[in-house]
Amino acid sequence: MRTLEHPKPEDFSLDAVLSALADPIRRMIVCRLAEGYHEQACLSFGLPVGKSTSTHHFRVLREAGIIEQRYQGTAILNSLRTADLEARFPGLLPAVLASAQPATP
Amino acid sequence: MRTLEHPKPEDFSLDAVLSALADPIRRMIVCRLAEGYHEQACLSFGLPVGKSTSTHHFRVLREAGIIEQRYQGTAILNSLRTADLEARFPGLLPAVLASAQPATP
DNA sequence: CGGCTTGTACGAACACTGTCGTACTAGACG
DNA sequence: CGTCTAGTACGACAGTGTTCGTACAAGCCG
Repeated sequence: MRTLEHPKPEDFSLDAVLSALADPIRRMIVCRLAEGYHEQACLSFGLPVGKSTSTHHFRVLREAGIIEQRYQGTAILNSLRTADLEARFPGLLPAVLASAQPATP
Repeated sequence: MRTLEHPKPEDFSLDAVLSALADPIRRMIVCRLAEGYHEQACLSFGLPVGKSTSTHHFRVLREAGIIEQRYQGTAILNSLRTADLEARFPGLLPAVLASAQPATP
């Protein structure tokens, strides 16, 4: 079984987290996960980019500590590291999420 | 008297704000302003970069709506647009500020 | 086994960003 | 008026980030 490296909460860098969240496509991923799209394969998000680019964005999020990825067969299940983020940067993720969805009908 | 353009709160973009805050030097500026260094000239921040680079960073912050700049003679007085930011992206700036100062002895 | 799905690796192209130095402008001050 | 200070404009440069296509690997399923 392949494994993926994840940073520990004490190694999170504000720089990496803010840079990661500054990209619209990555915010799209984070918003989907926050809305309950947990445990979905990367490609099932229907992102407006190619496969390689998708891989790239998910890796950036993982290496910043924002998401957790684990293999299930050939697919990868993604979830938000809500608790770890809240412990390290309190209020940051909720604020971004709240601001990122101005059009919630 | 020279004037500087500032975006209106309804024109703030989360993208621009997060990108602006993702840079360490710009976070340094924002933290100083938050600590009460209001009304200080740009160059008096003692940033570890040249004059042109300093100008660049202050402009990025202004164009994202994070700071307000107004001329006083040849100098520029800077201040945080705390209220405007709070209205548009509630909780975002406080969260970043709190996370950006882990070493407050 | 052979094919299908899901994701990765790698290289290339391209744009953007941060940085600097130099030359310049606007205002203050003598 | 001359000089000083604070900042801007511009061009250049290196580094980085996003994107893609193609080729490849790892598991599932028939």
